[in-house]
This record gives sequence, C-alpha cells and structure tokens, in this order.
Amino acid sequence: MPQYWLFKTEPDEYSIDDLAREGECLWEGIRNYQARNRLRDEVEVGDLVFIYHSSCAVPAVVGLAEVTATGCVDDAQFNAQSPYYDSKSTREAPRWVTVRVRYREHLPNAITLKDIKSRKSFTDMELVTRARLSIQHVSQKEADELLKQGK
DNA sequence: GCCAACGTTGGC
DNA sequence: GCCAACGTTGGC
Repeated sequence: MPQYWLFKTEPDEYSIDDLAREGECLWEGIRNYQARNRLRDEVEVGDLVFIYHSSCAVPAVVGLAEVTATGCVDDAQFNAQSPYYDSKSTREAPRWVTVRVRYREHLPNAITLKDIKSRKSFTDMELVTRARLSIQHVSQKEADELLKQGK
C-alpha cells in the first residue's frame, strides 16, 4: 500500500504549475533534519504526495504527485552559490538526501488551509498540529477526505 | 511587516 | 546535556 505525504512548497519559488511543466523534479532544498529523515527513511517509490502551497495569498493543497526515486543526493548543498549551500556537508557523507516526484494532477478544488482548519476530519493533520514541518505524513483517512474535497 | 511557534547553535 | 540566544517559517 502506498503511503500519502504532504510536501510544502512556496509557489513563488516552485509551484505545482512548475512541476506540471517539468513533469518530474528533484525535491531539493529541504534543510530540516526531521523532514530529511522522513525523506531518507520513510518515503518510498510509489507513495503519493499532496502538493501544498505555503507563504502565499491562499495557502492550500493544490495537487498530487508521486514518488519516482529515493535516496537522491541534493547537489545544491555543495554549490556555494545556492541558497541551499551547506559548508559542513561533504561528497563522501552528504548530509541532505531527498526524493524525485512526478506530477500527477491539479486538484480541481484546491483545499485551503482555512478549510482544513475548519473541518473536523482534518484537525489531527500535521498541517494543523506540526505546522512548520515541511514533509508531512497524511493518513489514509485524511487522504480520502482531501481527495473527496479536492475533486 | 509582525510575531508566535519552533528549530538550531554554541557556551558552559 | 542544558538552555539562552538567535534564526527561520509561515499565517495573518
């Protein structure tokens, strides 16, 4: 059984439309250990990912993607020009690993953070209880409800 | 732009 | 290993 996740992204930086255009991308720039640990240890090929737009006018779950590869080194950590540069990471022991995702679909009805906060079925979502974590687990029940609301 | 909540760093 | 100081996230 594939698991469900929710990945946050700032649409000004990289939006679901960018992902749709590219088809597939490396989910780079995660620089938080809990999020990294999930990407490294828990996320599996075939898992489904809700794409969430944060730090924007209407924060919302906007679409779906699927994981196509795991254990990918995030090369931005070695690039001194990148905002994601990490001077303490080495090629021998890269600190930041991530996954690749493939675009699946936009949800016709984006589910806003406001919706999520106001609906009982979503009150246990990590979006509510652990708002800052950028790689969030979504239960089967929450996923079913998100898909129902989103169509 | 503010600020609450949370994550990280570094001195001890 | 504690914790104060500091930095970042992200909704509003």
